[in-house]
Amino acid sequence: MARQARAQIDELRPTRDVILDAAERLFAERGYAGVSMRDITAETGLKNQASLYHHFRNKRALYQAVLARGVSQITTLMPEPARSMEIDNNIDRLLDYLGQHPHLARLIQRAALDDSRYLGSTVRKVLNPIYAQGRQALSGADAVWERDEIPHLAAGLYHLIFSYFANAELLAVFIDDPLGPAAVERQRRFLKAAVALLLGVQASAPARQAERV
Amino acid sequence: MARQARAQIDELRPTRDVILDAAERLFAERGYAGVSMRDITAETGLKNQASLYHHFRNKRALYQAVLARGVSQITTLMPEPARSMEIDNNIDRLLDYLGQHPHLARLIQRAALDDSRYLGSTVRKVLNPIYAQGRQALSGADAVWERDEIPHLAAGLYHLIFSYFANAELLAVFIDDPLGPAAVERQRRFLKAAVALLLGVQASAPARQAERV
Amino acid sequence: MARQARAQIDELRPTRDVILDAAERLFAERGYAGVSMRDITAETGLKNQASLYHHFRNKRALYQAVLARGVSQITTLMPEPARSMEIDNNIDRLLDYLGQHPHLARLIQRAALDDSRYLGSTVRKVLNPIYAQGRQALSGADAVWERDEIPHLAAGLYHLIFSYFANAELLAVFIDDPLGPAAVERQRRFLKAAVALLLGVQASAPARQAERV
Amino acid sequence: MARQARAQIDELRPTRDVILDAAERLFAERGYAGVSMRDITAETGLKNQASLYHHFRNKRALYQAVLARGVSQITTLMPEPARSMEIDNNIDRLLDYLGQHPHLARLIQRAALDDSRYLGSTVRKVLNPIYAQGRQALSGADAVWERDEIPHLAAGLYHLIFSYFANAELLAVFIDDPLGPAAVERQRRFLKAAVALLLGVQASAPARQAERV
DNA sequence: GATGAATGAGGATTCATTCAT
DNA sequence: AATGAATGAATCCTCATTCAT
Repeated sequence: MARQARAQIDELRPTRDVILDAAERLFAERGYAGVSMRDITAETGLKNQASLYHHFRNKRALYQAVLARGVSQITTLMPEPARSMEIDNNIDRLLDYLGQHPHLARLIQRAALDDSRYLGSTVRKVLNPIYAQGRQALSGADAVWERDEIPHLAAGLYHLIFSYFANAELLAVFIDDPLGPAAVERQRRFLKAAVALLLGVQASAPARQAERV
Repeated sequence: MARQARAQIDELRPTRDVILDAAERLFAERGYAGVSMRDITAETGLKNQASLYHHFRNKRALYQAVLARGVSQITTLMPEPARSMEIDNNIDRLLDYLGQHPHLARLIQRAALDDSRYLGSTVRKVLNPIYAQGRQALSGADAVWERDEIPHLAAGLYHLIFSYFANAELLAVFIDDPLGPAAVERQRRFLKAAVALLLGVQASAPARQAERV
Repeated sequence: MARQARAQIDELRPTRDVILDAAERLFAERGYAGVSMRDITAETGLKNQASLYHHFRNKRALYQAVLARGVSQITTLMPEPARSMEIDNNIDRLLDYLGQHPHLARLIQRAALDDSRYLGSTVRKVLNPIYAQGRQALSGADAVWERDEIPHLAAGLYHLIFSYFANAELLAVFIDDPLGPAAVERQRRFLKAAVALLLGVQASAPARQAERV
Repeated sequence: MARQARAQIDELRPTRDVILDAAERLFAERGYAGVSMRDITAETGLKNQASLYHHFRNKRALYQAVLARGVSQITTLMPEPARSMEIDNNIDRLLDYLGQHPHLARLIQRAALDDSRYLGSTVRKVLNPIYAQGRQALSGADAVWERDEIPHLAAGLYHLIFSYFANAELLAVFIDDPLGPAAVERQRRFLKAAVALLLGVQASAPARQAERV
């Protein structure tokens, strides 16, 4: 993942946003407990941790703000009902975005793991929209799946999409440069085909056969 | 998820294993940085943190031991090449195990996220077998997929299987009691069907149609 | 103790006085070190600590202003030489005032404790008048006491009067509602009798005997 | 007040006691909020604040331990019922002790001020014995006082005795070296006479008259 | 093999204060 | 006159680790 330039305070961006950016990167990389307010301060370019507290009541509040922003960015990418015609569009949009912001996938996957038992259900509140939207989008998939399987399908698709980016670093073991354009393109191809198969959209299969020839 | 009894030192198990058990639970729940040696000491029933150092050189070493043990438990569950006949067996074995040790899925997903940049490639070393085995198992799936898509497929299947358990708590939002027997059974049904679709195993589809009637 | 309404900035009182009021209450309750500028800001109704510095150079200066004002209120209550006739008047005036401003007694007792070693002799300077006035008032008590005992007597009377109010909360253990009218009246009776005994004013004793009948 | 030598860790005293001693001195001098764990560490001779937490759960717990110890030292000095014959003994014992440990008087007076509203009623619990014992000791004083005045008398005597030492530094303004032997002796004389007057013990008055001649 | 004690470094958070607006 | 923002230093407390017993 390309190391983004350290956010500079002297830019014209509001300090609050600079903090959010820095915190987002760090929380995504090391998780809530793995990041100290000192780390965030340094990454921000601010000179003193006290400044953070001027903008966020405490570490938890900062984390939640980061999460809320990150999640809202994601949810706006998947607003449309998944009519077969538009599914590919949704996937395209998601992949485009996650390909460029892979740390967001990490951030969210971490949040999902930390939920409830550890960080309290505030995380759940903020992650709900993502799952919920996916589930709703699949409400018409009962050609292939039984009604009570739909939620499992929704979860599955969600994981299929996000985990690739969240675990990209690790996948480098057998996928060359997983976040590079070639690999992302391959993942896009794979994903579209996989979704088509899972949703029983016949049109795709022949298309793929054609492609292969 | 059934709350396992806190590991007691006074049991007959070797202290080293008691520590590993306690640490595994905690690391799975809160991640490496979210767990302190004191936490582990308490969960273990030992009275002093110094005791831990008698069995493990330091926190990192303990973590790696936990990880290695957890991963080896998983890898022994997926040893067989995925000939169509045996895929269902592999899935069954995995689901049976993960359904009873869902924190293992969390532990491993956390380790994947923490890799490289944060915890050093030791994690990678220990997680490699899981991905690798999956990839090899799919070496025959080129009826549906191009060769360069196979690794993406392997990763996808892996995520499909593990993420359900890793994120079970969160899924409770729209899946009732995700770790209860009913939900796990549904997930099993879904997974087998999904895998069949993805691997192009026609046999399954009719079977499902039959089931539905 | 009647909970005074929180000082509001939007009143017509000069901000400086509003700050002094708020600070007085807080310093009395928690002592110099136990109160932060932020606390005072909040109690005042101001929105930013910086505002305080517009009216007082720093925390110390604010504290001293509070103290000076509080002490001057007290000293004006005890100006008259303690001729036997007027002692009761002095006590009455003091008790009336302290009964309604018990936190002043606390403020001053705290200041006395914090003196010199901790907060510098500024406190001493401001508290001197109180002791001094008392001592002078007793210059005629040499019917009962030797000359070198007079200062001890002065200190004793002073403590007798102030400590009741300063420690009122604690006295609630065996005095019912120590700041309520009934208890204050009893304290008044007790004090007058005690002072009469200590100053050797015979007149009072019979008076008390009469009262008791 | 004679500056006691800084407690040294390398003495044979248990560390816990060394900490209590250091904390007692500091809390007495500057109050709960005015003392930092760092201060206490330094005064103790320990090299690191973390060591304090090995012996006391937190600052509050340390403070309460200090208080409990200090109060118990005081209460063992005033155990006997105040029969006229023995009052002087009680006073003597108290004065002897407080004369040598004047900071104990400060510590307790501070605790009384900080009670309830600020530090929680734990302080009250620990201070209760002092007041209570005094009150009980006076149960026979109804020759001079009405029954409902006895508690006020008890409080008064208590304040009379303790405040002298608590405020000794300040009294230096008009009492020369208030903690020196001469002044303490004068205070003893004064106190005994005052108590005799307040308790209506006639024997003392003539004795004093004789003394004066 | 287990524990009590100690410690340097670092954790989050608050302190009093200043400056520009 | 009031405020938002920033900051150095300090707050309490916990971290992982070591050593002697």
